[in-house]
Amino acid sequence: MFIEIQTNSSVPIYLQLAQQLIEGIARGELKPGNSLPSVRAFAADLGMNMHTVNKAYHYLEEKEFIQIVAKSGVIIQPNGIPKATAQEQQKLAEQIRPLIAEGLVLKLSEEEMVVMVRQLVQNIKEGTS
Amino acid sequence: MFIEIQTNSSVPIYLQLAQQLIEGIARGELKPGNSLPSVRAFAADLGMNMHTVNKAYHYLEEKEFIQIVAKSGVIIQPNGIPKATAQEQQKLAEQIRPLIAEGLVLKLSEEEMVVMVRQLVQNIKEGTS
DNA sequence: ACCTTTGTTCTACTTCTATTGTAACACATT
DNA sequence: AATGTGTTACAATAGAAGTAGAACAAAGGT
Repeated sequence: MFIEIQTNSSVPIYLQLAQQLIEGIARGELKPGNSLPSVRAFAADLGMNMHTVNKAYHYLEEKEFIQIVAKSGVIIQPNGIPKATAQEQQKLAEQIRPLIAEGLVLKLSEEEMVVMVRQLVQNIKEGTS
Repeated sequence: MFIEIQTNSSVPIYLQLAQQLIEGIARGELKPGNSLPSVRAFAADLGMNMHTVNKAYHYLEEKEFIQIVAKSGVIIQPNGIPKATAQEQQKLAEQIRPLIAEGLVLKLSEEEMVVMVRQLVQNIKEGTS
């Protein structure tokens, strides 16, 4: 699992880390039950503070993508991550909505945006940018 | 153009305003050349500060969706908003990407997400939630 | 039993964001 | 000339975000 952090990005470090871990899960590189590095080891590895990694972990725990076992370690949801509930899907849609609206203003057609989504799915699964 | 602001939302007021104006443009309710209220009038109307409206306007100006004519007023891009450049489309894709990745982790299929996007397009065009 | 490693917690500091407010300015429009 | 416009400046408050160091309690390995 290669992590690349852009220190000059407007996206906070902990979020970049969390998002890349999410992509790792989506890609199947991180499977249910797999353990993640300790906050200290990961932080040292990535050259960042322990709290930053910790924040990323808790972000993922809130989404129930991982389990943080106190004084033990962090693992990807061992029983597999359940399919999105209607509520989760709704929340996702709400987040995507303003971006779709912006696409419409920029005269992108529905089809073009569908293609964009399909392309993104492929890129994520392949781990390409 | 009805604006609804959720004061308890985590989305800042100025952004909510900007996003709703964007939807207004996407919906065709706000056409090229149409003028928008003055920062003072709009602020009074919406019960917010002048600077907050001003911030929303500048957010939209940065995206070149509107023109702010100093000492005169604010209008929707009079010559029409040009189609997204490759760069703009790329930027949009980058913003959508983490959300798609999250959808994948939540076991949403490519098709389900495509349906979600199509639904969003319709909702935006109809002005429904 | 001892030691290392683990996530947790507390405290702390700095920076940035968001929002509101007042006031004055320069220029269009009427 | 008066009004209305966005701009700018200065100010203040509240809160969140980001990063950081140190100590703590318990799990795990030896």
